[in-house]
Amino acid sequence: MVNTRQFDEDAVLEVALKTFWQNGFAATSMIDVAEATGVQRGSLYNAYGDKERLFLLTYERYANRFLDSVRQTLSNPDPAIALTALLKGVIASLIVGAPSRGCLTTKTAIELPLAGKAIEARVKRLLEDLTTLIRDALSTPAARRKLSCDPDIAADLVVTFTRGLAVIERAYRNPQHLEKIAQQFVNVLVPEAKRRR
Amino acid sequence: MVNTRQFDEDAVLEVALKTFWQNGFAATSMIDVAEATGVQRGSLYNAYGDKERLFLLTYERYANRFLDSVRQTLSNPDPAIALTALLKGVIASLIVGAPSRGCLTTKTAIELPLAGKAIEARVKRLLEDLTTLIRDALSTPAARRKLSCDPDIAADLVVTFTRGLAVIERAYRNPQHLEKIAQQFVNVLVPEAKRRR
DNA sequence: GTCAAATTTGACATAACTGTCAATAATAAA
DNA sequence: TTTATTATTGACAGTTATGTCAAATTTGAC
Repeated sequence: MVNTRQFDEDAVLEVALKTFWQNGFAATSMIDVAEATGVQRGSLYNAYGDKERLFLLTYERYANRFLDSVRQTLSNPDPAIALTALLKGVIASLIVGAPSRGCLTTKTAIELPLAGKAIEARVKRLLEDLTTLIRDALSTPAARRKLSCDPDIAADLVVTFTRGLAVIERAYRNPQHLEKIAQQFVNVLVPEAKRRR
Repeated sequence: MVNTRQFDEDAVLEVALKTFWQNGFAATSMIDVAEATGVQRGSLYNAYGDKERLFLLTYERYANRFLDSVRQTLSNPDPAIALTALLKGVIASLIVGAPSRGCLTTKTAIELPLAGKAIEARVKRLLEDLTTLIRDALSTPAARRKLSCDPDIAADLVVTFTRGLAVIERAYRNPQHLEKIAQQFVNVLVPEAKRRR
């Protein structure tokens, strides 16, 4: 390489992620990203081709980070504890920033199919990975005994519920409300009667 | 009134609703609405002022229709039957049109707060009305006996879950998957053990 | 039929956005 | 230090959008 990039690529992708996360893919312009990062629009096009490719690059960071966080929260063998930690983590992710940014995956999913095939495939993959993580975590014999349904089913329900939380967050902007319904959801999935088995 | 509107206002609002429903508030232009309805853009501005007011007018139709449908599905005193019917109705609403349009409320909620205060308030009201309808339907003694949680809690969970369904619909576009997880959700809320009480 | 008031129409002003490109600047490697 | 290659910069073309407005048209009421 003869001349090197004059901006800190890591820092720029980080700021670009926050920008997309805040306003969503469609509502974020390259001008927004350029202003937020301090990098000229032309440089962004030179480095990343177009808005979609830049988005996919920033989403990659977001997705990996999110799944890592989920993996950690699911480490406890008790499904009630694991699911509570998972949902707390998801809610924490929904309400970061001031004003809070909500869920980038959900924002992007809702923009489908307008956002295009590549983005659609990427979002789908994240949801599938999330489902797999949860299903695996709930598939131990100890977890099965405490759940009110099969782990496969529970995983689908939890994923769907997290998407619901993301929507409710946008409408009400009330972290306590989110925490409350999340806890109640765990109580239904892991009923009191089965907790001590 | 000296000169009357030359277009069928009811038909225009109906088509405008479908247009907003398909692409969401932000991604729908007045040009889109004008082309879909066959009414000139200038006439739309003359009649409705601006895009936001036109949207709110069409959303009103959508919301009333949606809540009427929910009311009907919840009429059965058995909570498992009522909730199954409710979720089937919601899913039916998500997948109407070709290609399916998803959920206008969820699309709009996800666009908040960019869509503005008036739209935010309207969406919130629909969610509150929906919650109230479900809570009331589940608050009978017969229903309470069969539910795995309090009616208030169940209502919040169901509303959140329907929002999740709307997101999952966008990502997977698989009505059967939606039906499956919806039924499983009902099974968790109304456990087999309590069905025959 | 006339008229007053509303609607329709098409043009206009303004703004924002995406992507491209030629000219300029920068730099790793020889 | 030179050079080949890449990055940066700012202008440009093309597109799309919102909202406004004056002129033309329409029509219910008298």
